[in-house]
Amino acid sequence: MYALVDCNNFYVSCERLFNPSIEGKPVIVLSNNDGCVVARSNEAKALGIAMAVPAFEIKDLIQKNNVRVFSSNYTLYGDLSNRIIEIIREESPAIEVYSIDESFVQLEGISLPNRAYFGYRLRKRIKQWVGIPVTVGIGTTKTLAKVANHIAKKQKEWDGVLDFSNVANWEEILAAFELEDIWGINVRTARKLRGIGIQNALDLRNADPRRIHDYLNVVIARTVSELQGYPCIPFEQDPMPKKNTAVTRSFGKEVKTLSEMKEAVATFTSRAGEKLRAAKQVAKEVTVFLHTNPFRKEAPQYYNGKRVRFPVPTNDTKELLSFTIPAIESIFREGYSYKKAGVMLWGLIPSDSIQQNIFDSTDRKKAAKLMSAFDGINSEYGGNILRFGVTGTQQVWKLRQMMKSKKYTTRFEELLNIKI
DNA sequence: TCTGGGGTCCTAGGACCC
DNA sequence: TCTGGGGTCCTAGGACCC
Repeated sequence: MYALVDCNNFYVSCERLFNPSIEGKPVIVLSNNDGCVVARSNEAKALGIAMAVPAFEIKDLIQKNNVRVFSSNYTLYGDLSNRIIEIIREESPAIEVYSIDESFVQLEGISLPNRAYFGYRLRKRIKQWVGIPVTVGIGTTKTLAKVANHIAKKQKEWDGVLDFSNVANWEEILAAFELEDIWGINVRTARKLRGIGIQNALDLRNADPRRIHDYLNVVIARTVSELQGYPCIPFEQDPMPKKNTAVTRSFGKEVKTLSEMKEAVATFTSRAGEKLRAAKQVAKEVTVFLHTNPFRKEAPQYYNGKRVRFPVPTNDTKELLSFTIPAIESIFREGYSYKKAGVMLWGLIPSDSIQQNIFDSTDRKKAAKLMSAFDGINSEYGGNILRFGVTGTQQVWKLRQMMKSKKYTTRFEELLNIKI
């Protein structure tokens, strides 16, 4: 048995926590660069604001309905997420953290009447201790727990907890469940399924997995089995180490010069190195890419990337930069307005299992000590007090974040002020 | 004027091996 | 006139997730 604990409109709920005046009002949170809608309050959903629409397309709607708009504040959301995970971990036999706002719980040893109680208790505790509302869906597979969660979110009568293994009219419920709302099924796949006569979740549950495998693929075939109650998707208590990692950004202001582009790529490289070192990993290869704005059809377009293999896997920022800077120089072309660039690292392995290269003459022990001091100082003094010179001082290309709330929980200077 | 960021898994096809 | 069989590994691209 699995439970899926999912925060309700997570980013919006985080914003409301320190700003109760927006309770009951339409609220949206935008993606990086204030581009698209990534979270909506129920009131905003009711206005017809869709997920992932560009903010500029709904400007009138926002103004007319006085929708409160926020830039994303990942420092705040990440911190609140950690607090919630801590509570779930304390209360549960086993937890798999699935995303910033979702965790699966394995309900080993919790019998039927106690499963819903487990859900209500967890929900109450998270609301009381952190202040974020969550919904709990329970089922015999992760996919069914997802289904249950989805229903409990939409139908208020469940009071935020639904044990799908304990409902009599499950066939009726699945028949009313849209294909697109099933975990792992997108509009494209849903269209294909309708093409072979499968209209809803009940039809899919009743399909033959082998036939689905032949018509579509093994991923959807597994979904069918999961809907039938046969677990196919493993529960992963210990997160698998990452295989790739990336740092990419759209620019707040389009970049036209090589010197600005180098600043940006150096900044992304530096951040990528920090991520590797924090995970105690090294990378075998790097890709650097840049491109113009594909939405500006009339402007000249250019997309390019360069992939380089390191002589020895590394997580040393100085060494990473010695590859990413020449790479960006080699693909940069004058005469274009660049919208986005990034650094992607491939072939991540544990930093203590590096295959040495007999032609390598670098003093890696010394370099590692330097990076460790670098990270230590930055973590103690906050932000990026120590930086590499190539990352620049102006950074005019930086993200647009016009409506960002404060780091209420992680910076003393940004604590909430209360007037009495 | 304005359109995010960071991942995973699967499959097909090419290159190469004995 | 005639040229095998059975593998693995790698990569790019597609599809999907939050």
